[in-house]
Order: sequence, then C-alpha cells, then structure tokens
Amino acid sequence: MEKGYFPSDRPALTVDIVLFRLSDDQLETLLICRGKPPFKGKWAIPGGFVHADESLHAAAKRELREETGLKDVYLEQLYTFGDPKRDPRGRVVTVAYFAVATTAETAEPEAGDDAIKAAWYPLNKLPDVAFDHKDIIKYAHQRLRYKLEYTSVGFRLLPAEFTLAELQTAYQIVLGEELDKRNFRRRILEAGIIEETGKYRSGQVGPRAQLYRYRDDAVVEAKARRLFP
Amino acid sequence: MEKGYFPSDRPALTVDIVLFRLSDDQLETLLICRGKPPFKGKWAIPGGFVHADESLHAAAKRELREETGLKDVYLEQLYTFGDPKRDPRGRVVTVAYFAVATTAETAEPEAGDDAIKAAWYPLNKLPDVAFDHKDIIKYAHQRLRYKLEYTSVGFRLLPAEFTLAELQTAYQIVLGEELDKRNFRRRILEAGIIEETGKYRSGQVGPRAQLYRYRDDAVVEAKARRLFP
DNA sequence: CCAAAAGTGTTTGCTCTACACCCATGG
DNA sequence: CCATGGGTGTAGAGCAAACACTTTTGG
Repeated sequence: MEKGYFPSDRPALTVDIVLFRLSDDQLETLLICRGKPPFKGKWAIPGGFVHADESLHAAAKRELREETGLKDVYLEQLYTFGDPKRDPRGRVVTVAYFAVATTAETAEPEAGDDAIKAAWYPLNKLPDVAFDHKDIIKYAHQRLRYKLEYTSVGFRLLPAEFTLAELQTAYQIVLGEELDKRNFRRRILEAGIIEETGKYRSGQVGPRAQLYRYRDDAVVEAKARRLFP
Repeated sequence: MEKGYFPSDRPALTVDIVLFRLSDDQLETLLICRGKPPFKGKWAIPGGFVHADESLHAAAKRELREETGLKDVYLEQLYTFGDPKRDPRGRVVTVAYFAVATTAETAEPEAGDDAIKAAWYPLNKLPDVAFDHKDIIKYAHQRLRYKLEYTSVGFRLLPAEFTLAELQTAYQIVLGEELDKRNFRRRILEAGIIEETGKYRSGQVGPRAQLYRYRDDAVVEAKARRLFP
C-alpha cells in the first residue's frame, strides 16, 4: 500500500455514534459500559476503530450493529473531534455520528454482542462518560434539535404509524417547549408530509385518534429565514 | 505511545481547505498545483497531513499558512471524507475545512512557500481537480451559501470598512440572486450588526457613500424557520 | 354519566415584498 | 450640466400566533 508517501506517526481513527430515542417524556441516548481500558467500567457512546477498507459511514453502521443489533437507523455524520489529548492512549481522532431510532426498535436492550452492557440515559441525567463524549453528546443534541426544526428527521423517532398527539409530544420533548395544538396540526397537515392511514387507535378513554404515516416521497426542507432577504 | 491497543492498518489523516474570496463579480477558490504524485501537475485544494501533536483545526490553520501565507482567516470544519478509494496511494481520510478571506488579504498570490504554484479560480470555471476535491468544493460552496443566510460569515468576505452597496453586491454574488436595495438596507441596519464609521468614500462619479464596519460584539444568528412552529 | 383526549376556525398583528424618485457629487 | 449611483418610505399581501369549545369514547 504505502510507498514512502505517508507519515508513519499517523493518528488512529475511530467512529463514535450518539444514538437517540424517545422515552415517554424524555430524550435518551445509548451508553455502553467499557469493558477494556482506558476508562474501563465507565460509560461511553458506542464506537470503534475504522477498518482499512470501509468508508466512515460503513464503519459507523457496523459499530452500531455490533454493539446494539440495530440496522437501518437514521445515521448522519456530525463532526470530527481531534484534540491531541482526547484519548489517554495516544492520538485518536474520532468521526462522530448521530443516529435516531424508534423506541420500538430499541425495546430489547443490548441486542448486540452479548458481552456488551448497554443502557439508555436521559440527556439531562447523564452519568460521567469517558473521553470527550460529553461534548460529543451535547453537540449531537444541539444538532438534533436544530435539524428537527427544518427537516423531517423527527419522524425517525416515531414508529411508522402515529397519532398527531404523539407527533406533537415528540416535538415538544426534543424542542423543550409547548406547542399550540391547532397551529401544529394545521401546519403539519398543510405541509403535506404525512398522510392518513385510515386506521384509528383507541386509548384508555376518550375518542379514537386517527393514525398517520410519514410520506417518504415528500421532500421537505424548510428554508432558513434569511438574515437579509 | 502504543501498547497494543491500536490497529496497525490505520488510515492516514489529512486536512484540506476550501478557501473562498470574492472577485469583482464572482466567488473564487484557491487551488494549488500539485508538485508531487499522485495527480502531479493537477490542481487541488490546499491541505496536508495532520501532525501527531496538533489538533485538526491547528493543522488546517498551519497548512493554510504554509501554502498561502494567510493567518487569521475564518476557518470552520466542513465534513470528513473517508471513501476508501478516494486516494490512489491507499487509505487517506481527510477532514475538510472551509475558509473565507478578503480580496485584499489575498491580493499577492502564493505568499507561502515559494515553490508553491497557486491560482484563484471562479467557482463556475473550475479546472479538473485531483482526488474528490470537486465534491469537497461543491459541498463547501453549498455550506457558504447556507451560512450566509443565517450567520454573519459574509462579512469575512469584505474589508473592515465597506459601503452598503458593496455588502449587497457580496450577498448577491454568493447567493446568486438580485436583492432589493431598500429592503436589504433596512434589514441589515435594523439587525444592528453594522455601524457607521462616520467616514465616506468617493467613487468616480456620484455622491459619496457612507462607510460601515461590522460590529463584532453583535451576536447574530438568525433562527431557522421552523417546519412546525 | 363522567373523565379524558380528539378534533376544529377565526381574528389580529406582524413581517415580507414590491416598487420609484430625488439629490449629491465629480468630471 | 449631466451621468452615475446613494439614499429614502409606503401600501398590500401573506404568514404566524393566540385563543376555547364540542364531541367521542371507555369505564
């Protein structure tokens, strides 16, 4: 492979993934208990070294599958963290990804390699985490909130069929603020990004709620409000 | 440094920088003529290997200084490109940055290492470029346009003192559309991110134009228009 | 029958957009 | 004096925000 082109003291390269899901009233992220030093026994976000012949996206996908059993979740590159001191072992640069899954997909924890101890933590009750993973999680949370406002990534938090109340609750949890029911419903219906399934769901009490599904043919990206239009 | 922790077949890591400036009526990017294989004699964006003990940001800054002589330009991480086949030498992952400079700062080309041949190309008249640098430039351009709409990065394209007409022209060039003069002036003045210098500039003909300066104490970030507020 | 949640319109204020003329200046 | 470009305000349309009651259902 090499022909004297490359420096020999190259950094090691990892991918790390911040995986989000929605609990009843909180946004949660998956943490893995580290089985090896450094930070043995501490919590960390899932991740690992990039193999020689795989793309970064593929590496993130593979690590996620190995450590959680999940496939086909939403996955997007976040930022690359390369502080020389971020890993006590030496120089390790990590390409961070953020991922979004539904609560149903993530119902049975640690579906990945059996030896792996994993747990979901609400974002405002994180334990001490290894490396600079706290920064990474914070950054990912900010990005999720941001993308929720102008893309349709929010639907990845919900199952395929959902009620408008559930959708609104999901938005409220991530954005951290109350939304007006009538305005919310009007906007989202007018945007044309969801459609009726024709089915209904009954709760404990009260009338039945119409079920909707996300229209993945809808290309939706809100334009940013310009500073100077 | 290592203790058997790390894989030995780790990828090499570079930084590459897309540097923008404004010519009279175009957005331009700096290209370097490669003196070594691979792609010897072809154009490429400035960049190089990350040293063992420097952060990614520092590496980008250093490469930019070495290859252009520029310091203190706006520099922001863009995206990390890691396709296994993007470099014919073997596995090279690159952390791309984008940078913005004023035309004045970049007036004397190739102020860096003397051996380096550099040139500015308008974005719509790029030559063939090495590696996947065309993708990187495209991505950076998109990001610049985008950030111009909701941050104050646009001021980095202009000298410290500028007229409103110059500012509007800069916006029009990057956004690729005409803006209404009265609306533009009103908005930007109401936003409070520039202030009068009290000085004036005379052109060849016509009245003198007031000079403004950017208020760097102004924290300006427009909120995105929500999909579902 | 009662508690809980679903569903539904209108008004008001604000923001965005479109648009045209006068005047100062340098040559 | 004239060509060039700087500077200025208003009216109309569309969008966003605030707001409360009726209906359905399961227990």
